[in-house]
Amino acid sequence: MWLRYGIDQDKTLVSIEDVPRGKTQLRCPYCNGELTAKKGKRKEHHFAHTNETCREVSRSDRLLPTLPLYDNFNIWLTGKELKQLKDLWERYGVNDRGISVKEVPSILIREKLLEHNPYRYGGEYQFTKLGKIPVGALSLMLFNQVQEPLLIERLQELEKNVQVAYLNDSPTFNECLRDLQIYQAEFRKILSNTLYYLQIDTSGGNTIYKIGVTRRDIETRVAEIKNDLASHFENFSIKVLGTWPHRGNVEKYFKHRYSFFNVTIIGNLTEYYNFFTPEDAKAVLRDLRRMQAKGLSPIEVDILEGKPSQIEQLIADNERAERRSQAIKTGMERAKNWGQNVGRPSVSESPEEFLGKPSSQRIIAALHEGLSLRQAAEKADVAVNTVRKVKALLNT
DNA sequence: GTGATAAGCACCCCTCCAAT
DNA sequence: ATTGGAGGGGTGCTTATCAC
Repeated sequence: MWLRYGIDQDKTLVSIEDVPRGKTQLRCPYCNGELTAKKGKRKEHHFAHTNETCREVSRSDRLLPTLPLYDNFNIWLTGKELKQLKDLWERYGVNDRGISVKEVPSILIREKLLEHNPYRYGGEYQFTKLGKIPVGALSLMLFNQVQEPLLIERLQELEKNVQVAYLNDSPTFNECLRDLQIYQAEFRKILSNTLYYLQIDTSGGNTIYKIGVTRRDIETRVAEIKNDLASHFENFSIKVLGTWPHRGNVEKYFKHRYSFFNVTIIGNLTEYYNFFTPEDAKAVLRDLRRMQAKGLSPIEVDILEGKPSQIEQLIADNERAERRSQAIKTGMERAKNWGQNVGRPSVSESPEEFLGKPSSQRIIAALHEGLSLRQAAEKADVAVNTVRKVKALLNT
């Protein structure tokens, strides 16, 4: 798993997409080591440590925080299990036929990719919504339904980790906090992206389609695409078939689901699709249009605005209080060194003032009755030592 | 003005000791 | 067993200053 974020001097996360390739001024969020941006043509763009990779990033038993079902649709299956699943899909799922118990690997049930349905004809097992995702069979609308709760669930899990690590003063606190912040940044990115789908008609009578995401307005993006395509087509027109704000999460799944129709025009222009029949093209567009407009939940609004989570707010408040406390302490220390009196000034009550107090008067009365110190203290509702003090002053 | 720290002080609670 | 004396530890109020 690649590291996709570094931190700048202001301690804010910076995405690999926002820096040029080569050595950077950014630091590793986990170990503070220097980072080099690796932005080549073959591998996914990522940061590498300029020197030695730190333990937190290189640890193989630990995954960097990633959005569930965002760019890995094999879920957690091994190659063999994935093959079994695809095989079952080909033989049963495609035709919506039930799968008999003999054919069902228990791991696929445990992971909720297949489920039991006693009303089915033939076999009593069928694909779940989740199970259809690895084979790209789930509609875009249902994909959203499956992914959205998982996104929130994972966010809350990471917040919980931070909270536990913070309260226990755990050595993994920094790691947990970075995990959360990276996840928030990724979450924010998909929410702030608008999914768009374009139809491109060329003068040769060909029609191709393009899926993509942008954070800018669609006109700007279309102008840019026009520019890209100008070197490959002489005459063409672009029609925006739809835009779906806050649906950046769908882009990768779309590519996964429709990879069969994917065509590469040239070089890096890879997000284009060519359908063999008009029906195919219509089905894809229908699939997209069945997605309702994305309404943001309060949690998603907070993420989109970059608002810190409750636990981060608490940590920030505590840190601010600590800084202030230190500032006050040093200020008072400095004042003391200047000869300034710090603290309560030593002024003492005169014996007359003390004896004049109502409580002292009550004590004197009790003592005159011949009561013991404890009895007098009890009667005057004061401490034994106060009675003693009064008595001592009376005797001077 | 608010909230924090420093220091003095009164007070409380408790223990120990010795005298009664 | 009761009482007075001495003193340590802890709490909380008071009064001061400091940073923001």
